[in-house]
Amino acid sequence: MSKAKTTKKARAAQPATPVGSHTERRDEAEGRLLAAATEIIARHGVDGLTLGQVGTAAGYSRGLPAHYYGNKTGLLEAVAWHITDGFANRLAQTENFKPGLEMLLGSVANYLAPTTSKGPMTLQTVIMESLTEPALRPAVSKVTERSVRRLAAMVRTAIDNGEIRDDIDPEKQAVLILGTLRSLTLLGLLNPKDMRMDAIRDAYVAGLKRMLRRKG
Amino acid sequence: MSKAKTTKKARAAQPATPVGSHTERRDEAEGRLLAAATEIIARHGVDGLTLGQVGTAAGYSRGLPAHYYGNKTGLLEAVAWHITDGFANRLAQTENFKPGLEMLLGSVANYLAPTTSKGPMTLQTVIMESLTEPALRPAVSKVTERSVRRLAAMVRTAIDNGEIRDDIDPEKQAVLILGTLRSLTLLGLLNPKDMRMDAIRDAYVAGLKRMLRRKG
Amino acid sequence: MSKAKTTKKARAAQPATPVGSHTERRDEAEGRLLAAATEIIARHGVDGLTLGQVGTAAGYSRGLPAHYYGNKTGLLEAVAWHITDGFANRLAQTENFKPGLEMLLGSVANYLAPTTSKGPMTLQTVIMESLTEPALRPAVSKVTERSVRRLAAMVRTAIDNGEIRDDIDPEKQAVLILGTLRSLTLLGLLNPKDMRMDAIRDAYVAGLKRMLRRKG
Amino acid sequence: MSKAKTTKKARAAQPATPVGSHTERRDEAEGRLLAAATEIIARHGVDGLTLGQVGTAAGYSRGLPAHYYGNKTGLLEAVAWHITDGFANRLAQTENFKPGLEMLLGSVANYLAPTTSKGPMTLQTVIMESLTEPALRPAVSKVTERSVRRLAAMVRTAIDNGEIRDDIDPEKQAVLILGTLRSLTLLGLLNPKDMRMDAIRDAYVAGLKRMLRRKG
DNA sequence: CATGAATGAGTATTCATTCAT
DNA sequence: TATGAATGAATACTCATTCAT
Repeated sequence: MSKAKTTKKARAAQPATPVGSHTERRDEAEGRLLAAATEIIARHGVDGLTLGQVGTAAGYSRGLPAHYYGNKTGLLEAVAWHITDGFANRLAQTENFKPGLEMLLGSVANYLAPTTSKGPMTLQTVIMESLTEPALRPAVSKVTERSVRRLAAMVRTAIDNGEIRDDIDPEKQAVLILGTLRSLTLLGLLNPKDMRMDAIRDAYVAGLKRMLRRKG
Repeated sequence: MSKAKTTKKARAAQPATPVGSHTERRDEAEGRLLAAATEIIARHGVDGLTLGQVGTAAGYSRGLPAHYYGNKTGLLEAVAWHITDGFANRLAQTENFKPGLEMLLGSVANYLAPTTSKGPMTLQTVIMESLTEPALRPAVSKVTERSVRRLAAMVRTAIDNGEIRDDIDPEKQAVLILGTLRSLTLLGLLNPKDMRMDAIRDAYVAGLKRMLRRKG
Repeated sequence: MSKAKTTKKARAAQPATPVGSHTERRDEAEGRLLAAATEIIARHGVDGLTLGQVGTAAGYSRGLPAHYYGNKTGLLEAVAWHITDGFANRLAQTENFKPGLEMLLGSVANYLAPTTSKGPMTLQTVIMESLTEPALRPAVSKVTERSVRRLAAMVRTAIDNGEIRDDIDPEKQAVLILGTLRSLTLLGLLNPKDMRMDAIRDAYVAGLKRMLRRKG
Repeated sequence: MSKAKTTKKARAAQPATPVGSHTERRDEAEGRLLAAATEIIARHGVDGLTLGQVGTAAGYSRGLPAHYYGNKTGLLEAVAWHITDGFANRLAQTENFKPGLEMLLGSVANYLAPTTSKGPMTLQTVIMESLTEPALRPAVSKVTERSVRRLAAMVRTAIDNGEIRDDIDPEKQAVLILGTLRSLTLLGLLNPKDMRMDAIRDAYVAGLKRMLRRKG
């Protein structure tokens, strides 16, 4: 697929005037490349991604991505790690929240808030690709684990704070929350008009709160 | 991707001894073809699917899929509709449950029960593909809508039965449930060992019950 | 290597107007393709051979060789077999000789006679390539074995005829003869002017005769 | 070919701690580079050799070979001359033999003795490559001429000694002998198990002796 | 002297697609 | 109706080569 589609013209970015030491240039180039790849994957999917396209879109030559990452899988791995690492993980934007339940609910709301970042979409796509490309598994697993761990910690704090029921398993709950967040993101991408995602988001937060609530 | 992977041997099925009228043969062939395609997509993804492979795996010639469906997108559309129509939607296996909350929770448990069917996997894959292939949208949307409608009906019945809170919006709740079900399926496919999906499933059902519970 | 050399223009043969049944067309095409490949290998070596070039030179599309033989190694194997099988093995052109010593010496002289056939050169080249490409080994081994067997039979007949010494091991002698024939062919290709190959050929035949001669 | 083969890891040698004057370091580096190239050609063929690999295997940077030799052909030329010059030609290991027939037969036996040196293999490969790469011709010709000259001298001495027939042409005979030696080496590399090369070697030496023998 | 960043040309390979049988 | 021959476009990947540090 995606082969016979449109002629990809991959509008080149600024031609990246070479400056700085070898290391600087390398870092600069990697950053641009990964950003371009993230963008393209979000728009055209993994199979709609072309190594040449990535290089061109980043303002470099067609051959550079292969030169750096060896092959397409290598690039995808790098993208996955990049999203995990450098990319401002939305669950991490929690500076303004009080640790515990507030931070948990705030993070969830944040995650579901509309955004222009291509990260979530790309992540979804790479996750799906990992089903068929075993080499991507480690990177993908790590992203998931990290997110689960982060959410679980919030749940645990909320329990410790006495804000939510204490018969909840933080890890399992974190998995459920992450799963829901991801699938809602996907639904939002699929069906932008018919479903009002904001209403659904509110319903989710409300339900979550209710479910976590202490008995009394 | 998925191109340079394994030597595709597409073990041919029984060579399809021609019997019956033209129409019968055609139907028989279409059925085989679509089943083969479903299987292959589940294993290798949409891009790992080749027309020739589908024909061979179904016990026919390399050229038959193109002959029937014109092109690859045509085949994929057919697959999507096939899944929508014939695929034993697990949410539909509700014969044994009492309408209302019991049926809702039973359906959820059913959906999450381990299965060997390739349907869920293929469905996930086709859904993702529809992000980049507009032609698949209608079929994909229909599956989602149908599932949401079915779940919403159960929620509504449960409300009418007085089994759950009445301040719940059946539609939104249905979307949330479906999303969670799908994402848990995906997690199960991704991470078969580390997470005990059965425990998570139980946690989900328990939490769902709690969230829906009437106040008093 | 051979990459940066000359722009390969692979002058296309007659564009192969499609006629005949599927089988006929296929056979015709295979024949043309293998002939073209043989020619090209002789001239540019295995690495100077391009799949596209072969297709074009044979009067077909660039993609046909890969379509038939899967990959370059597959094509080379086919070439090796083709040379062995169909290609008029020069050792076999023995119709006019009396079985035994005469046929042996005649075959040797034949083999060393100047020729326009690209077979010997191509064979040498493919043999060398097999050192690095294990997949070619079986085909290459078979060619050698067949030639050795044929020569050994002649030696044996000559012994039975009482024309040559009977303490000669036919197999080993055949290996030696074949080796010398091949290396003289190679030398002839390498050094066309300085060494008078015809004189060397005569010297070889004379020496061989002397070595085989019965004591008395 | 040989491109898609194994992941080239080119195990780097000791990182070459810089010592000595510029000239010394240059010589040291050249020696390492050529040795590495010889090794690689023997194993992967000329086309399986990459400049980067040579540099790395020699313990230097990827770019050094190009820095020294300008381009790949330049490196190959240097390798060819290196083999010609420094490579311990097995025909030259004659210290222990009496000049004449004994030395001739001894040299032949030496040449055919099993060895672990990569020299012969590389030599064969470079000879073949010279068929398509004219720049390699001079170096290749020189090896051949030198070997022929050396063998011819031995033959001549044997004639002068009255050890062998005097109607033998030393030059032509030398060409025949060298050709046989080379082709037997090649056969040995190709077919290490099935043919007992030692027996064939003995048969060759015996036959050679018989052929050279004076009439009486 | 030596490294390594970056380019870009070249080729194998895969397949959807068309068309004759 | 069904097969399979043949095309040709598209892309991953490799590396020699150039050039700045």
